[in-house]
Amino acid sequence: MMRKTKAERQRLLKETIEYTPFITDEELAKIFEVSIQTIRLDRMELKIPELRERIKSVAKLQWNEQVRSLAVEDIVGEVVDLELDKKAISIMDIGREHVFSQKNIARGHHLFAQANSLAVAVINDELALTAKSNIRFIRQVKQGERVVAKAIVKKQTDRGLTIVQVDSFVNNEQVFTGEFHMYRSRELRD
Amino acid sequence: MMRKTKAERQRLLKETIEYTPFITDEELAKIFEVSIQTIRLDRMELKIPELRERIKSVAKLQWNEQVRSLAVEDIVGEVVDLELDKKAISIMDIGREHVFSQKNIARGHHLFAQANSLAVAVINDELALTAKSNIRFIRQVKQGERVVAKAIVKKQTDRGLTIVQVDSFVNNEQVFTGEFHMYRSRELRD
DNA sequence: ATTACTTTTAGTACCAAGTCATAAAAGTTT
DNA sequence: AAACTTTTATGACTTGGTACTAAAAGTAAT
Repeated sequence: MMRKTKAERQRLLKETIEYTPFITDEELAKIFEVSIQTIRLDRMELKIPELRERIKSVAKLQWNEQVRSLAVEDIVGEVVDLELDKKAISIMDIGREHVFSQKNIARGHHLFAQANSLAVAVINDELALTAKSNIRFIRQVKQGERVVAKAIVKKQTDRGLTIVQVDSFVNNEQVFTGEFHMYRSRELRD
Repeated sequence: MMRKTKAERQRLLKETIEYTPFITDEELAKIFEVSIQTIRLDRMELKIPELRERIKSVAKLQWNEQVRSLAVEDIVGEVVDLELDKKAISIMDIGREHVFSQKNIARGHHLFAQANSLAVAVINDELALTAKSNIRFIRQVKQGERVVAKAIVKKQTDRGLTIVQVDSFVNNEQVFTGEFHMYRSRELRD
C-alpha cells in the first residue's frame, strides 16, 4: 500500500483516534507506516492531545454522568404552589443532566417525571399511584429553559380513580400535556 | 489531628479512591500525612490499581457500552437485547432510590423512564423523540423486583411517527404497558 | 531491656507514553 | 542546484507509576 500524502494521513489519523481513542502513537506509527515523530507532529498540528489526556477526558465525562444520575434521582422539579386536591405548580430548570448528551433536547422522561410527581403531590393522601396516563410532548425543550408544570385535580372516575390534568409550559408556550389517572387509598370528599 | 491506625487509614483510602478515582498517590500521601510508599503499600494490600489503570477502566466502561449513537447515560435500565427498528429488551432492578420513601412501591416515572428510553434506543436513528404516549401501570412494583421491559417497533403512522409498544413484566406478570409515538429524523424503510 | 515483629520511610533502577528542542536527512518544487 | 516542505533521529526531561532492597521507627512479648 502506497504511503499517503500528509493531508490524507492527517485526515485518517483524526478519524482513527476519534474512533479508537485508546491507541498509542507507536501503534499509530505502525498503522500509517511512518515514524513516531511524524505522528506526534501530526497530533500537534491537529491539536489532538496525548493518549492519557484522551483517556482522562473520556473517563471524566462518564464520571460526571454517573454522579449526576444518582443525585438527580429524587428531585423532579420544585413545588412552588400547592393546594391539596385542587391544584399545584412546580418548576424545573433543564440542565445538562436532563438532555441527550449529543443534542440539547430534554429527554421525555424528565418532563414526565415532573408532571407525574406533581400529580402525586397534589393528591391529599398518604399514597397516590399512577394507574394510567395519556400524555403528549408538544414541543422540544432545550437546555437552559425553565419548565413550569401546572396540575389541576379534575373529577373522580366511576372506578374511584382521581383524574389530574398536568400542563407544562416554557414562557407561556405549552410543551407538554398529560392526564393522569391516580389511585388513592382514601376517597376524595368535597 | 492524630495519625490514624493502618486499618482505619486503609478503610478511608479505599473510600476516597472510590469517590475520587482521579487522585494521585502523592495527593493521597498529603491527605493522610504518610509517605508515598505507605500509600503504595496500602494500594497493594487492598489491590487497588494505579491511577492510570483506574482512569482507563472508567473510560472503557463508557466506550464499550455505547449503543450506536445513543450513549449509555441516556438509557434507564440495562439493555440486554437490541435489534434496531425491530425489538429490544431492558432490565431494571428496583432499588431504594426508585421507591416512595415510606411504602416500598416504585414511583411510576421510573417505569416510564425505562420504557421511554428503551423506545428511544430501539429506533435506528441519531435522534428519536417521544411525541405522544399512552401508558398504563397495571400493578405496583416493589423494591427488589426486577422489571423486564420489552419493546416492539410496530408501524408508522400517516404523520411519519413510528409506534413502539413497550410492555414491562416482573416474573412474567405484566406491570406496565405503553404505546409510544416517536419522531425520528430519517424515514423507516422496510 | 532486649528481642521479635509490624509498620513506615527511603532510595535506586526501571517503564510507558509522552513533551520539547535541535538537527539532519529525504523528498519536492522552482 | 537552491529553496522549501516533510519526515526521521536523537537526547534531555516529565509524570506517575512498579519492583526491589534496606533501613528506621513503633509496638508487643519474653
